[in-house]
Amino acid sequence: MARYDKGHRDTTRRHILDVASAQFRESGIAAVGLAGIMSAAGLTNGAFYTHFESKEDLVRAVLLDALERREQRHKDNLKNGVALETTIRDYLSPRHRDHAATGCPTAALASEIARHPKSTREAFTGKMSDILALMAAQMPSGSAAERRRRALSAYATMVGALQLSRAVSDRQLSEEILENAVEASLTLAKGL
Amino acid sequence: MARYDKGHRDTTRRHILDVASAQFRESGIAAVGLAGIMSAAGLTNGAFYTHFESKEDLVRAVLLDALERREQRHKDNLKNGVALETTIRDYLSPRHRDHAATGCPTAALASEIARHPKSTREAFTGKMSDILALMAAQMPSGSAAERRRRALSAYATMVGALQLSRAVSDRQLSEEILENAVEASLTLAKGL
DNA sequence: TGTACATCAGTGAACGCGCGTTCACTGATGTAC
DNA sequence: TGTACATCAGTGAACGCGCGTTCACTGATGTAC
Repeated sequence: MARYDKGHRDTTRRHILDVASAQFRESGIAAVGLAGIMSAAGLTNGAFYTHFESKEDLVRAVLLDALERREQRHKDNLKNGVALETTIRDYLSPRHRDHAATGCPTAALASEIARHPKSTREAFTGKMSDILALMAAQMPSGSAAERRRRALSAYATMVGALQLSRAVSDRQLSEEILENAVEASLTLAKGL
Repeated sequence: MARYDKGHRDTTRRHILDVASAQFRESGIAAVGLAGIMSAAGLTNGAFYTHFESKEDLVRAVLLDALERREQRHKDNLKNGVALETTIRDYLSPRHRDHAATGCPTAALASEIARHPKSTREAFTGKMSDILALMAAQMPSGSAAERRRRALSAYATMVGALQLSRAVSDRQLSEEILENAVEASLTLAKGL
């Protein structure tokens, strides 16, 4: 037995990544400090730099990881024949609105990502494109180009609506935004 | 003549508000410091608190002001008979994408607003509702309820698409998002 | 008319605090000879 | 087999810096008597 089990390092890195991923989506990247992440992960300050080069390196890793997980979910949905409508209704649900920490990183962080270095934006762009391609495959009809257009439209609507539903202080308006966006997204996806 | 002209105080407050408004939309609220705002406004640190109670007070004032200005623009558009399509095309233009500092505060700050205190979210919600009502009035057809639904849908799509176009590192994809969202927003506004 | 005080808008230094990052060190294990 | 050294995954204190906020003070003007 080593002082640390084989694979301990990878487990620790994963753990830091998970904690950071949740905190970033919950509170925003700029508002979350490394000390808070590390102590929530049960480690001390200094250990951070044996796993990541910098905060920006962590941000990139978090985005790649969180988007990959969502991509995997889309793949599962596709394989299991989950209806597009279910995907959309889940995305635009009060549950998703109220649990940003485990939700879509695009909706939680898009405006912040826009202000990060190119390397971070590139990491985001690549994974987001993959998700877009999977959404296009889930579209009910149309040529490849049409499916892509519909996926893009529906995605923009879903991301925008989820954010508005979170920003608004009026519960009723928040729900109206979500419900209305379900219909709008379905309309765009079906391509009337 | 007083040491400061009559109305000097109001002018100074306006100036701080304008500087903060631009900086918040450009860099995000959390990433902008009061010292930077005040020095950009040509004043020293301490003067801030003769105009605002706290940073949060400034955030509220900025949101109210920036949204009021956009509301005024919508009113002018309505009075001057500017076509809905023009409003949408301006919103989803590369120009708007590349000038966040003078652009829509909702697209720039929505996800951050969601994490601010209730009083701030209430300020946002009230003004956003007014803008929504004006957008509804600009819809080309339908009952009052239909117009409202269309305005909500189009607004969510526009906000989401503008953010995505800013976050993405690929120029071509960014333009594709904007152009596609113009069609989607028009479709939703016309209510097919 | 002269003088004492109040007011206004702002200065600029300082407060405590948390930030991202660095670094000397630890202590258990693995490896070389 | 024994010992010297290397490695690994961390610890925890410290670095300089900027944050939001406070406060004693300034200096020009207005006001009271």
